[in-house]
Amino acid sequence: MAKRENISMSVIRRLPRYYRFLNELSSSGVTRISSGELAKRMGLTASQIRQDLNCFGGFGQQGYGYDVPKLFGEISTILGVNEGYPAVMIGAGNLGRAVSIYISGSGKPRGFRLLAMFDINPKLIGTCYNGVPVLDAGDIEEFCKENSPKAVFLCIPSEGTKHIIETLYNCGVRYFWNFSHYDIAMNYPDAIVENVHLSDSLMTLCYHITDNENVQ
Amino acid sequence: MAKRENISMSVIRRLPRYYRFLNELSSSGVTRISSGELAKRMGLTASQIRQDLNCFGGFGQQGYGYDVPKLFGEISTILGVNEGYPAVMIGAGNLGRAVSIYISGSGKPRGFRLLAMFDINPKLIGTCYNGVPVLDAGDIEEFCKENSPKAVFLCIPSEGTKHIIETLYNCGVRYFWNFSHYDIAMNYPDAIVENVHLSDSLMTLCYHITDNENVQ
DNA sequence: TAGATTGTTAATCGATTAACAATC
DNA sequence: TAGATTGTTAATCGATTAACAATC
Repeated sequence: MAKRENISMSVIRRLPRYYRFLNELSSSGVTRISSGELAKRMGLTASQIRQDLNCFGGFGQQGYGYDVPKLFGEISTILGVNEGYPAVMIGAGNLGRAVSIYISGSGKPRGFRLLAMFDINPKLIGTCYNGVPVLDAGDIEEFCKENSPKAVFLCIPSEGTKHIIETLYNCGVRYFWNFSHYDIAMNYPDAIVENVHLSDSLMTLCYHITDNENVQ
Repeated sequence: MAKRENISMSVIRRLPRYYRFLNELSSSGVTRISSGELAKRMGLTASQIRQDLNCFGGFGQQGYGYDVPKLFGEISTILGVNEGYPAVMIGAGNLGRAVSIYISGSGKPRGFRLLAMFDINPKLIGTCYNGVPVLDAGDIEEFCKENSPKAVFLCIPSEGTKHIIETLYNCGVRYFWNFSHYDIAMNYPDAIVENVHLSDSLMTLCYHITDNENVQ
């Protein structure tokens, strides 16, 4: 792990995609690939791939290309996909349960180990999903102080978010995966927030339809 | 609706966010705002806001600013948020049900009208979520030929996706909201695809943790 | 060695920001 | 009118692509 200085978000956001493609290549027995061939498969330019990878180190070999399993390992390490960072989920509704499958239930490592889910619904409290217990939302603070989760996944409506984030932040949590519209980053500048705005994504699709309908 | 030519994706992706902020401002009775004030609230520059809006027309007034309800209306129209495009959901599991709430159950218009959900699970077939019936996945083709959905929301694991997309494409569907990793755009160049890669998003968060842990 | 392909520097392209004349 | 703020052009910044020397 060589250089690494001011890696741009554009590069960082491509890493999981490299990870996926290299995982597949590696699994299907490909041992070696050139930037040109990988570019063709991923729909990128060879230049971009070499630039991206060189942010983290010289993983290739001139005249040969890249060793697929080795490169896959490097990117796994860069991402920290096998670290199993302790995390908790806030909200055990449909979204929370769906998302929990992405972490615990898919069989693939995603970097996190889900310790518990929290909800206010008495019908859910005490149940289990993918081996993860659903606990009472009132016990979040106590739980966090005991278990020090590194990250929190917020799968609740925006309304309830403000207060819960305050609690979590005060317990030392600094990493948030946020499905709500509450703007964490604006209120907690030192928090690192990855937002998933499903409605924004859907409205982008809507724009394209509207745009095309009016053109022709 | 004036100009509009080659609007960049960067601008398009900011539209839903403008929509959200203007909706809130409008709801809370703000009738007028300057690009500077809006910029401050949204964490953008005034320049960018004026540039963005001017892609679609001159919605402001020199010396005054922007009329909030009017601008909100303009952006609603640009996005087509009230069009209610007919759509179907493939997959009625946790993810499909969670996402269906974003469309039908939230009370806010998202541009689409969900006609039906499809699943292969006999326990789900025949049930209803938010007033949307869950139908047998085997009937997708027939349903599409009769109801001509404009868009399809794919909330199923990657494995099953390939065949279903082929069917949908042959029924004339060209707009896809895709939660799977199957690369629709690569295989159907004239399809318009909005991808949501939840695992990529999560792994980006993971990267930040790994990065910070190693720095200090 | 000759061929291939990287790592890296330079050129291009696009997006953001700054500046300012137009004008309400 | 004077002040404010837009619409738009020009300058800057960053990201992508192209080129090529280094080297396996």
